[in-house]
Amino acid sequence: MTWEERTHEALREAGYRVGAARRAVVSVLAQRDCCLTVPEIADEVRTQGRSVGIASVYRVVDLLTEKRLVQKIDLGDGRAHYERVELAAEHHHHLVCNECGRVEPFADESLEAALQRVEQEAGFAVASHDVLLRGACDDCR
Amino acid sequence: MTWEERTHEALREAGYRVGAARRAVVSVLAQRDCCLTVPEIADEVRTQGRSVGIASVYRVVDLLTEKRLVQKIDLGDGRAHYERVELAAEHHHHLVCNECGRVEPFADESLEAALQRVEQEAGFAVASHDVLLRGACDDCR
DNA sequence: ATACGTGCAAAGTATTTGCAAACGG
DNA sequence: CCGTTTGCAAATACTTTGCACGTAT
Repeated sequence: MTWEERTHEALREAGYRVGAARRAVVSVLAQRDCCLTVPEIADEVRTQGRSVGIASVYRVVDLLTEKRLVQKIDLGDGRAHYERVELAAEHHHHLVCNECGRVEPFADESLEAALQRVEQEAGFAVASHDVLLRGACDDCR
Repeated sequence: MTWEERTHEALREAGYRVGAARRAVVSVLAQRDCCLTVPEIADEVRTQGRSVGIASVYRVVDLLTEKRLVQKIDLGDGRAHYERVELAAEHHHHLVCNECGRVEPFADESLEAALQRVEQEAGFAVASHDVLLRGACDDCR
């Protein structure tokens, strides 16, 4: 089952209808797995010949984030980015190039282990974590 | 030497003048070491009886960030936060409460070690990193 | 004196909200 | 049908920019 199918199903099961905006946004997120901003998603929908109100895109990504079908990612540029969550996918973080803005995902077991340790010792009940590495990518270095 | 003194000196040495806006913003950042947003800094300046244009505050924090006298911090709420950088201070990260927004700093050696390892293996020339833990604080849990 | 610094106002961008019309099941 | 979803427009918030005036050195 694809992420798109799983998403439609999850929404229906939760009692949500799958209207034009939800279908269009889910379709775009299914095709592009990199970090997409809301304006980017709306543009992409329109590029595909469909139309959508920007407010609806905000509402859809909020809903999908709440249902843990997509993940909200903050790259420190003042815009929220979203990417779909694959069931089997490994947990990952991001490298951002300060020069060209290029974004690359990475995953590291020992980092996750260290984070888990910190989270247990923290006074907070930690629910999630984000790690962002910034620097210069191959091309810009 | 206090951070405020060091900052004035660093600016002068770099050929910058210390005018009203820079003095006021530096003074506020010197007093409050938590994460301050630009609007918060401007309000605080005004609370102290001085006045400052919001645009100047943006320009000052940008300059201070560039000179590494303050650190820009992204807490994922769509606003940039700034805090002063103490020479002797340990490198730290933040815990954010999803309920009340409370922010607490934390530091962990083994986490830093794990990060350092990842940064060396990364394809990027990593210059800095950010870690954000989210969850529920004592009060909200 | 004069180049740099500052404040104001306007513009730009991301995001949220109210509401009436459209529509999915 | 009928409550949910959607699009539009307006509102909000943060940030940036242009420009004329003020000021630190």
